[in-house]
Amino acid sequence: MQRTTFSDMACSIARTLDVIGEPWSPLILRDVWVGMRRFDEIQGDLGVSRKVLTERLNHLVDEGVLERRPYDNRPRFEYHLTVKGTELVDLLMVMKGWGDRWTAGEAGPPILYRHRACGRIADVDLRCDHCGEPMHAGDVDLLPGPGMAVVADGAGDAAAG
Amino acid sequence: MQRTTFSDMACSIARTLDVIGEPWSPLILRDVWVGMRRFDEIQGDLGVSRKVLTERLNHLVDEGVLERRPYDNRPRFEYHLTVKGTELVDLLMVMKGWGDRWTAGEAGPPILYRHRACGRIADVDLRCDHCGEPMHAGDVDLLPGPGMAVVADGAGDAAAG
DNA sequence: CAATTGGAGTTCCCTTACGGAACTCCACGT
DNA sequence: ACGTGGAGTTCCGTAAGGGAACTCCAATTG
Repeated sequence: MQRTTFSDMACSIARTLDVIGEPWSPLILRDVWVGMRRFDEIQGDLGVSRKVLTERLNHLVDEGVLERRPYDNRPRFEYHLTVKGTELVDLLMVMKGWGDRWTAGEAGPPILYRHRACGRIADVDLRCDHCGEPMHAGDVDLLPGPGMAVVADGAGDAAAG
Repeated sequence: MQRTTFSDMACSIARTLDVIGEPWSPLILRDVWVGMRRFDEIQGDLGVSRKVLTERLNHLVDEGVLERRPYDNRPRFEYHLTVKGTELVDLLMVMKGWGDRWTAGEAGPPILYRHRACGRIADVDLRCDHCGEPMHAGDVDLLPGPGMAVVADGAGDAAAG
């Protein structure tokens, strides 16, 4: 679809979207996270076309989010999360929380998280990594950071992340 | 591109993606969040085609993420975040954090958050909403929830969020 | 040893979605 | 009466997605 690339924007949100923003990518990440590691397994689970799955997996491997690992001494491969990819799962957990609150309806959440540290059914909450207090949309001011100027060339792309 | 809808999957991640998963939608949300409220303003900032911007704004309004508000006693409209939309910004904040860590490079973050409660430059951290301890990809077990069975019809779509 | 199986993609065709530029509509302002 | 500016619409060409069939290749199976 002749998609515009976001990678030249001075915005970490846009750059993150360049990594996992394409259709199906977050769901592929989810599948790998929960233990589906093989092409046909993921394809069957999601129903995504094989062509697109190939493209997405390659992209995620190129970006260092997934690692392609041979198994079985045959041309067989499994996909595993890298550290970079594992940190992306934070995003999925927040999506899960929002989706539970706003789209699950009467039926309730399809999936529950049990926090191993405390043993309870729980969801993630966003907190300030300095003071530990809640930190959401209305709790922050945005300031230009060091990476702001570098890409700023007047071309119509603002940054807020 | 004949995109498959995710809304019938028993997965809150998939459902969330049906709301803001389309190309440009997260960046539109970001723009509205930081105070860009008008069509031409957002269009100019992102460089998205007017057609797509129209579609996305309508979709976000339909989903209750944005509110379309007339101003100036003329056919002029502004877009504002609803509560539902404001909570989606959590997602953007997590994206910003990941993008800063993994894509910003030498230059550093283009944007910084100052947490109003403590006055410090900070980022969000994911914590358990019960015990307050860190809660990331490896810290949880997944259990089926009440909303799991409802949509389960054997069609190849698993759920993990 | 030939045939089959099964994972992991490729290839091909068709449809849909995106980009970009031009065009429309309409309530002012001058 | 004419021009302006915001907010879309329309149109066309290109590229991305869906789906099914096809390929490749190392084991098994017969």
